Amino acid sequence: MATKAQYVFFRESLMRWHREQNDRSLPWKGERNAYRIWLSEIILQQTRAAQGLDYYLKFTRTYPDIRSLAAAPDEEVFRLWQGLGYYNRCRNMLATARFISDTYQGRFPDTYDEILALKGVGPYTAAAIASFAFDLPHAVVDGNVYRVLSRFFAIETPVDSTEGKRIFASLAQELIDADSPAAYNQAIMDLGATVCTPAAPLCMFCPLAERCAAYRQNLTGLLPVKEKKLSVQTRHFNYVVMRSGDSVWIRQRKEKGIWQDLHEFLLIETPEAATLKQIEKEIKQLTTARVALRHIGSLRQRLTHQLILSEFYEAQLSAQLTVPDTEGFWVDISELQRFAFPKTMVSFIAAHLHG
DNA sequence: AAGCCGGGGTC
DNA sequence: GACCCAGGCTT
Repeated sequence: MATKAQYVFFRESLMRWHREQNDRSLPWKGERNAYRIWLSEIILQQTRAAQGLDYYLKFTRTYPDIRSLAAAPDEEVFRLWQGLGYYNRCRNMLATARFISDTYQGRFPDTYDEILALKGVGPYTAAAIASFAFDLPHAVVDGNVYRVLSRFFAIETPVDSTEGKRIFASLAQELIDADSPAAYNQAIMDLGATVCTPAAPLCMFCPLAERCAAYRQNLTGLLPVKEKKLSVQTRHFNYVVMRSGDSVWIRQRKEKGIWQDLHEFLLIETPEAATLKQIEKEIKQLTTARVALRHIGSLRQRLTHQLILSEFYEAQLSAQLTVPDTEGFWVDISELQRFAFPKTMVSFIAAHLHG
């Protein structure tokens, strides 16, 4: 059972360790500007610091304040976000930038409840902004915190259960150093990221090891507990790259689901792997024009929850035919760079479409 | 409460 | 190949 003394040990040892680390190697650490903190937190949701770093630099350079982001065209912002994934974040980020520009006259809200109400901002991000920008005593609970707390206190409640979320949020809030919320939040996440790592944690260098329940009972490999296991769905995409001279036909994915708002070529999804003949048959349903397909490549893309097997076909057309029931359009190949595509599509375009 | 949403690093 | 990442939204 956790005692008050353990809470004090945890808090004070963690803060002492953090003071001695003196780690300020990432540009958003120590940042006080709410806009830049918000931007970094959105970019870093479910994203490693190393992966988000270049995007953070691009966005802060291109949009130095929230009004400049709010004023930017959707397509330009999505193009800047291209390759980072979870594109809902980008859409919500834009909506929030415009909301703050319009409703708060560009001034970032400075209360926890107002921050939490913003689109794309949940409990974690609200606590991060509130503490880092405004010194408000709200404890962050992210993957790092689940790991550190579940191990130190040997909590076996699944972190992805409703009860687990409640327990860890409550515990984190009990532990926070209310005199230095920003430093405390930074400290616990740094510890999780550098010492209390998912696999092979560096317990020999951990300031909490001496009273860590998981370390003492050899349970670090079993904690934290997660109850949901993800299922990976296999999908078969058949892309038809319709070309006419130097132009190519693309469309924006408006339907809910993967890659919403990004662009793509004519897509025919089939329940199983399809042959060239089958795809040609599908094309015949769309147009009376004679379309000859040529297979030009394959792509295997492994995502967290889907395995996407793509086949690419090229169709050379004599005229820019219109595809019924779609909102696609023809664009010069040299202009493709203005539009955001899924990451693997960008590689494919670079390899196969040179005008 | 459960499902969905990208891309990449690590072991 | 499995797991995870400075989570949040939708249904």
